[in-house]
Amino acid sequence: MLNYLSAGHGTRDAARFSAPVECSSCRARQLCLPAGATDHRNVDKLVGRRIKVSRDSNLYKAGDLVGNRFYAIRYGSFKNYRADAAGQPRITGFQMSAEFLALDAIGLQQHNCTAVALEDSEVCEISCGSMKPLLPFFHSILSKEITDEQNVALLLRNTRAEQRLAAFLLNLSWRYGVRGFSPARFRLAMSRRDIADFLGLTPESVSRLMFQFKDQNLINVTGRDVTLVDAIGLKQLAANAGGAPGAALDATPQTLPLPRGEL
Amino acid sequence: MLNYLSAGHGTRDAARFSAPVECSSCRARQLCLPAGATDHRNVDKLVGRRIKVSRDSNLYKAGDLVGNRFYAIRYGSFKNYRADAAGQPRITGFQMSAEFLALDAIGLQQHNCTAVALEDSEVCEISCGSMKPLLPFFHSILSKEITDEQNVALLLRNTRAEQRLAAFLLNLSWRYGVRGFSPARFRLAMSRRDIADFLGLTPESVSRLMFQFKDQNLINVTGRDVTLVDAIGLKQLAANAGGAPGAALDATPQTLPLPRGEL
DNA sequence: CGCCGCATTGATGTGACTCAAGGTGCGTGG
DNA sequence: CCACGCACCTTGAGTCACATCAATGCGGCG
Repeated sequence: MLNYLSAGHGTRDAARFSAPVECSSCRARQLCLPAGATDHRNVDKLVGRRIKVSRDSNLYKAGDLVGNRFYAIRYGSFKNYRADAAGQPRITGFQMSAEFLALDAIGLQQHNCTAVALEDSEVCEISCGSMKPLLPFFHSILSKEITDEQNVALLLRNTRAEQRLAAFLLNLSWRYGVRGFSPARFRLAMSRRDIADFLGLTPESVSRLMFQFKDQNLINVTGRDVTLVDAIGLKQLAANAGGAPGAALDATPQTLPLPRGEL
Repeated sequence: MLNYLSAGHGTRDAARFSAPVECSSCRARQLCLPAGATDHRNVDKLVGRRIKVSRDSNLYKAGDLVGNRFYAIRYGSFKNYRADAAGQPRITGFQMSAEFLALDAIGLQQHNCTAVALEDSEVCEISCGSMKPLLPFFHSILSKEITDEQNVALLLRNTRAEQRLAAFLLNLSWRYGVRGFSPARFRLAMSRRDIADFLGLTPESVSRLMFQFKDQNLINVTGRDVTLVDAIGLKQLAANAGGAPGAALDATPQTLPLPRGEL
């Protein structure tokens, strides 16, 4: 059980609860929910219970009842998948600490996607009701989530596989950096297959591209360990809409600050 | 001015205000904001002013100040575009009556995308503050918007151009149907180019596919007038992940009720 | 040791983009 | 009223990126 790389086949449902911790003492404090909130009285009332989710386990499955709750990740990381038009599960995104799960299910009776831990993780359960004192903040994270999803969709319209992978790596780098980890060296929590599925490519293409980037001295890779050697070069690659279709339009050139938030 | 087909080059900023109308007497009432709300006192307090937006005009542009407001479309339709990684504007979606604009900008200082009317339209301005009495509903539409964007991303991962266009047509059909228009016959509000841009294809491909569908007796097309002849066939096409990559994964087969909400 | 899943690598096919040219409908101006 | 111009749309031939198929290497686990 628990292969070196893995997550995928035979997920389990395990979920253990852990002792309550106050938000104010949480490592993810600066990035997570009430990032700007100075009123700590409200902050610590937000969180219901904490839930440990071991690697390859589901936090929730498509079809599970929602119950007006969502989750903030304390540590660890998740992949999120749901059925595509053909009924096949496809990865819709990866989430890491201080990011949220199930924001897309708030108005719903039951979840329409499944969240699987990529490593041993822990999440905080938050009831929407408890967000009342922080409504503007709550709304902004919902809104931001919409933007993030739009960014994913934009990425996928960038036909070229190169750009997708480059943007993906840059996005991860950015997110690690913000969390205090090295933005230049990190370990991928997900398999090539997961990456490929998320980017709408094949694992073979991802593999080849990784080595292409390596040959171009943009990155270093061995297995899941990635080092960004030339982030600027990567950015140029991600931006070069090379063979991408569309492109023209009205043209009100705006610059996107590049990867922001979850992918 | 105002060519037969158009929207695209030389958009304007015109915006006229019109006399207040009560939500309770609005044509879009059943689909729009407080769909289920029985308490009409709250309903009519939601809307600030109404804004007429003529064809090819912007409701807002990327960079405009937000001001804690969003919009519900009373009649007409819009396209929404923003800069991709290369700084080129790309269409992120189309919106029609009883759908919302600027939900992605709620926490922000300024808009990061531009909304252009595809035909003469009118929108209702809604301040987030006024949503207090309808918070659960408000949250559900935000949440639903996230889901819709995920659906777009899913669609775009379905590599095959056939499926993208089929799904797009079905989605439009569904949305027209829900609004009391014929789901089988409708007129596209957007150009081939807009469709192509949105779907990550080229106008040529869209054109060819339209005729391919016609040859297969799935639809009828002349210009922008579309008739769905064999919706079931189209659905099968949209679902047949034929040459799409990925596909496998853990497999917890779930069926997606197909097109729901905005694309 | 042998199995299995993941990752890599190569050979081949094809879908969709590219480039280029021609058709069509509407608006404009003579 | 007709001719022209301009988008938009269509259609065709050639090319290339990525998927597909297939085989091998590698590491962990039973």
